[in-house]
Amino acid sequence: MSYDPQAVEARWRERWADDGQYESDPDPDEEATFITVPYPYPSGGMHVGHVRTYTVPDVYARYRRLQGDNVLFPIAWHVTGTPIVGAVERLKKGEADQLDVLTNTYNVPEEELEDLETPMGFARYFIEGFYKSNMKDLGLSIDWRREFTTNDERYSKFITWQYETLKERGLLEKGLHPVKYCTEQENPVTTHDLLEGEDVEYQEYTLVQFTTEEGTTIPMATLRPETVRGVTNAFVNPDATYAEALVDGERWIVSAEATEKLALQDHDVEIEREFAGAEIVGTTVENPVTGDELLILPAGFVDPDSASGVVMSVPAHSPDDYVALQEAKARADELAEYGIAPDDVRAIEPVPILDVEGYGDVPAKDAVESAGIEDSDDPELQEITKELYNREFHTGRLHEEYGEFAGELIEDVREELAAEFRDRGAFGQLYDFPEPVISRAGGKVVVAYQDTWFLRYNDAEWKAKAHAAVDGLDAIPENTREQYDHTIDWLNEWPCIRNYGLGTKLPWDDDFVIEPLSDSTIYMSYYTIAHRIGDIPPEQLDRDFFDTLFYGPEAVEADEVPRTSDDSSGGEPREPDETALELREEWEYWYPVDYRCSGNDLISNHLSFYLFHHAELFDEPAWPQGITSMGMGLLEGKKMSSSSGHVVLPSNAIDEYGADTVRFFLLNSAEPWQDYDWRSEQVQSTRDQLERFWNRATETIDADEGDRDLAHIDHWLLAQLQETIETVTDAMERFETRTASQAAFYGFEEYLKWYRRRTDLDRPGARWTLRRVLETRLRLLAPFVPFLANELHERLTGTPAEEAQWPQVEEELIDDRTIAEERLVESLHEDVADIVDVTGTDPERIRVYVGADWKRDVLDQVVETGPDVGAVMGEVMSDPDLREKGNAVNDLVQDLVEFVRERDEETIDSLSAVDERAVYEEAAGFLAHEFDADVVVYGEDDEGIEDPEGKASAAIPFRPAIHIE
RNA sequence: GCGAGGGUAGCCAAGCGGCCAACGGCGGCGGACUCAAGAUCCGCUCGUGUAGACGUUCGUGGGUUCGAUUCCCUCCCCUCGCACCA
Repeated sequence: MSYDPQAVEARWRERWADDGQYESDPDPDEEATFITVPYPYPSGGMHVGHVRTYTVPDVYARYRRLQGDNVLFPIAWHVTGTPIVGAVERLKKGEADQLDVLTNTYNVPEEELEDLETPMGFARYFIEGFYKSNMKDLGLSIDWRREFTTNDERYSKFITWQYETLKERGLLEKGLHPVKYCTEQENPVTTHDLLEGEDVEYQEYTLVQFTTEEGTTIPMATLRPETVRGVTNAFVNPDATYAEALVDGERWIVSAEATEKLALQDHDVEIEREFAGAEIVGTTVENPVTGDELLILPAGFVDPDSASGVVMSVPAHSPDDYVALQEAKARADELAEYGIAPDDVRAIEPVPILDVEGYGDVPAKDAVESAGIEDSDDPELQEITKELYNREFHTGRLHEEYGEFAGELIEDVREELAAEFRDRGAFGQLYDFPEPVISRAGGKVVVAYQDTWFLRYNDAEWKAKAHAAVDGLDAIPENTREQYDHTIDWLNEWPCIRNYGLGTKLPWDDDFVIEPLSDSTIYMSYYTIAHRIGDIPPEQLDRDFFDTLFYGPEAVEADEVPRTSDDSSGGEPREPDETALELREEWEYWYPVDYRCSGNDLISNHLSFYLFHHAELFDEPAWPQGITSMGMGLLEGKKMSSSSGHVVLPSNAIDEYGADTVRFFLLNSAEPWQDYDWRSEQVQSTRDQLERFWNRATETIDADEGDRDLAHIDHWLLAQLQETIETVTDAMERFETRTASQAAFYGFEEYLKWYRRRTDLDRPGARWTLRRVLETRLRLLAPFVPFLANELHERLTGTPAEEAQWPQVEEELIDDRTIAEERLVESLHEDVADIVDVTGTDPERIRVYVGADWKRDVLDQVVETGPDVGAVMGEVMSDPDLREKGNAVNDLVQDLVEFVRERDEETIDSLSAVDERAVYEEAAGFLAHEFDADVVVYGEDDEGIEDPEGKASAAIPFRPAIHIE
C-alpha cells in the first residue's frame, strides 16, 4: 500500500482524541516530566514560522514517554494587553492593511469578519480556527483539558494572588516613569499603535539652564552635557514660536512645543506669553557652569519641536555647530538686523574641552576640513558629526578645568558629571524623540511621565535569587546562560501595568491592567490545576486558597493577620481550604517545569522574568530546571511576515505534504536554536524520503519474518544499529533534534545502502535483521514522525511505537571488530574503484596482496611503543631478522607510525583482533560481483603467488597491495 | 555602541586538532531499468593524473603545532536582542 499521509494521520488523530491519549494525571509510580512552551498570542493566525516552537517540546515529550515517564504537555492562550484590542479596532475602522491580512493571509471569509469585532471573539477565532486545529493536525501531544486564556476570571484570581504577594514582599513600587504618549488621544501608546517611528527610541536630553540678565532660565537641550564648558553661543529659530512660562514657579523661555512636553513630564507649566524667536536673538545668556556671557544667534536649522527648541553651540566638538558658526560669521553683517554687532560674531572662537585621538586641538574643525565640507546642507556633515561624536564618547578625555573628571573618558563619567550639575541646579532633563513619531490615531507622540507601578527587578536580593536560579538551570544551548545572567544584571524597574487592554486588573486599583509580560511569569503552575479549577467558584479563589495551594496548609494556619488589602475579617485563625489541599497534590506532583521551550528573542524579557518570579515566589525545588531557546524561521531565505503575506499556513503545508513531513523537515533541517529555512523544494524532498522509507518498511513488513541465522554483514548492521541508538539517545537528552533525526533516519539509510549491496536480502538472516532494524528505527523515529512510526510499528508488531519502549543498546550486539573489518572492505572497494577509474580499465582479474606477518609484528611494535619513529626503530632493529631487511623496515615504520597517529586508540584496538586476510577472502565474492572480475587474495609471502608487476611488496598491514588487469 | 550568534564547494548545510577535498540534501552531468516519462538504483560533480596520488581550498591577515576547516589574535561582512513590545 502506497504512502498516503492524510489517511494515516487522520486515523491516528481520531484515535488519540478518542483515547484521551495525552491526558496526563499524577501517577506516583511514574516519574513526572513537565514541559511547557510560551502560550501563543492569537492576535493573528498561525504560520509555519510558529510550528517548530511547539513541535520541539512535543518531540521531547514523546521521547520522555517512550523512556517511561509520565509527561505533561499543556497549552493555553495569551490574550492580555493591547495587540488584540488594537487589531479589533483596526478591523472595525476598516483599515485596508488589517483587512488584507485577515482576508488574504488568513483567509477569513467576509461573512465571518463580524465575529472578530470583539477582542475575545477575535481571539477565539484564531485560537479555534488556527492554533488549536493546527496543533491537533500536527499531532502535538497536548493535554487539551487544561487550556485556558489569560482573560479568564479564575486565571485573574491567580494573578491577583501573585501581585498581592509581590506587593506584600515590597517588590512592587509606585512611581513616575517615561512612556510614549499620544497627544491626540491623550493616552499612552505602544509600539504597535505607532504609524511612524516604530523603532525610534526616546532619548534623555540634559537641559543646561542658561539664564538671561533678568534671571529668566533658557534651558538648552543637549545629549552631551559634558560639553558645557565648550559652549560659545546659543541658537534659536527666529521664525519659530517661543513661550515665556512659569515652570515650577521659575520663569523659563522654551519653544511653544516644549511647554507641552514639560507639562507632561511632571512640570507645572503656566504660559505667560508667546513670541517669535527673533525677539531673543542678539540677547545674551550666562553659562551656569562657567559664568560666561554668550550671544544668542539665529539659526533656521533649530527645530522647535525637538526638546526645548533652544540649542547650545559647541563648535570645537560638533561639526554641525562648527559649520553653523562659520556660516554665521560669513553673514555677520546681516545679523545687524537683530542688533548684533558683526564683530562680536566674528570674535567667537571654538573652545575645546577634551582631547580625542586622531584629531587636533579643535576636532570639529579637523573633521570638517578633511571631509571638505563647505556648507550645512552637505549630507556628509551628518556622518562626520556622528563619527566624531562616537570617537569622543569612547576615547575623548576631558581637559583640566573639569577638576575631578579631568583626564577621564567621556563614556565613564558623563552620567556622573551630569548628575552632579543636576544636583547643583544647573541642569535639568527632558525626554524626547530624535525623530518624529506619529500614532495610528494621527497624533504626535511625545514622552510623558505616567504614574505607574513597577516591578523592582533592580532589587539586589531579588537579582541574587534570579542568578541562583540560572546557576541551577539546564540552559540549552549552554551559551545562553551568560545571556540570562547579563539580562538579570541589566534589568531595571519594569512598569507592569497598562491603562487599557485585556487581562487582570491591578488588585488595588482597577484603573490599571497588569501587562502581558508581567502576567505570564508563573502561569506554568496554573496548568497543574487548570483542568480542575473550573469546578471552584471564583470567589473561593482568594489569597488563602492559593497560599494553601502553593505554600501548604501551614501558610494559612500559622497566619492570623488579615491578608488582603480589603480583608476586614480580622485576625481569625483560618482553616485551609480542602479543595486547595487536593489541588496541591497536583502541583506538587508536576512541579518543577523540566523544560521550557522558547525563542531566544525572549531571553531578554519573558524568560528572565520567568526566572525572577519563580526564584521569588517558590522554593528552590520548584525553580525551572531547564530552558531551551530556539531560533527563528525563514521562508525561502526571507523573514516570514504575516502583514506582507510572506507566510505558509500550517494547514496548507499539512494538506500538501502531511504532518509528518512538516514535523520532520522542521526538526531535521537545523538544531532548535539555529534558524531554519522553509524551502518548498526541500520540504518536498523530505516528503519523498519519508515515502521511500514507508515503501521499504512496507516491503519488510510484508516479507517473511526470516530467522536469526546471522552472517557477518548482519552483525555489522546490528552493530551500527547499536551505535545509532546511542547517538540518538544522547542527542535527544540535549534537545539536538537534528542530530538525533539525522542519525536515526538519513545516517542509517547510508548503512542500509551498503548492506543492500553487500548481501542477499532474501536470506532468512537478512530478513530477520531488517525487521529488527526497522522495529528499532520506528521507535527512534516515533517522536519525530509519530503518525508514520506508530502506523508502521503497529503493522509490524501489533502495537503502536508509542506503547513500546525507547530502544536500549544491546551489549551483545555491539561489535567494534566487525565494524572495523567492514571498514577494511569498504576501503579496499574504494581503492579498487579509484584505480579502475584512473586507469580507465575494465578489469578481468583483481589481485589483492595482504602484507606479510612480519609487517604486522612491526605494527604491533608501533602500537606498543607509540608513534615515535626513533623509538620504534630502536626496538625493531634489535630483532636480527628485521634488521636484515634494512631500508624496507625503515620505510614501513614511517608509514605505520603515521597510520597509528591518524587513528584513535579504539580503532587500533579493534583492528588488533582482525584477521585481515580472512576479511578480504570473505569479501572476494562481493568484489567480484561489483567489478565483474575474478578476485584472488594472496599473502605477500605465499608460495606460488602471482605478482606480475611486483606490487605485493607494497602491502602494509590493513592496506593491501592491489593489482588489476 | 553593548550583548549573542554566524561566515565551509553552484545552493542549503555538517564537521570543530590528524581517518577531511571535507557527511548529507538540493541542483547539474552520465549510466541502469522502462516503449516512454516519473519513481527507483549506480557513478561523477575544485584542478591535474592510464595505479589507490599530487596540487590548491573552508570570510581576511597573522600566530600556536610535527600537523588547523578545527585552537589564539587582528580586521571585514551578515543576523538577532537592547526595554515597557508580544
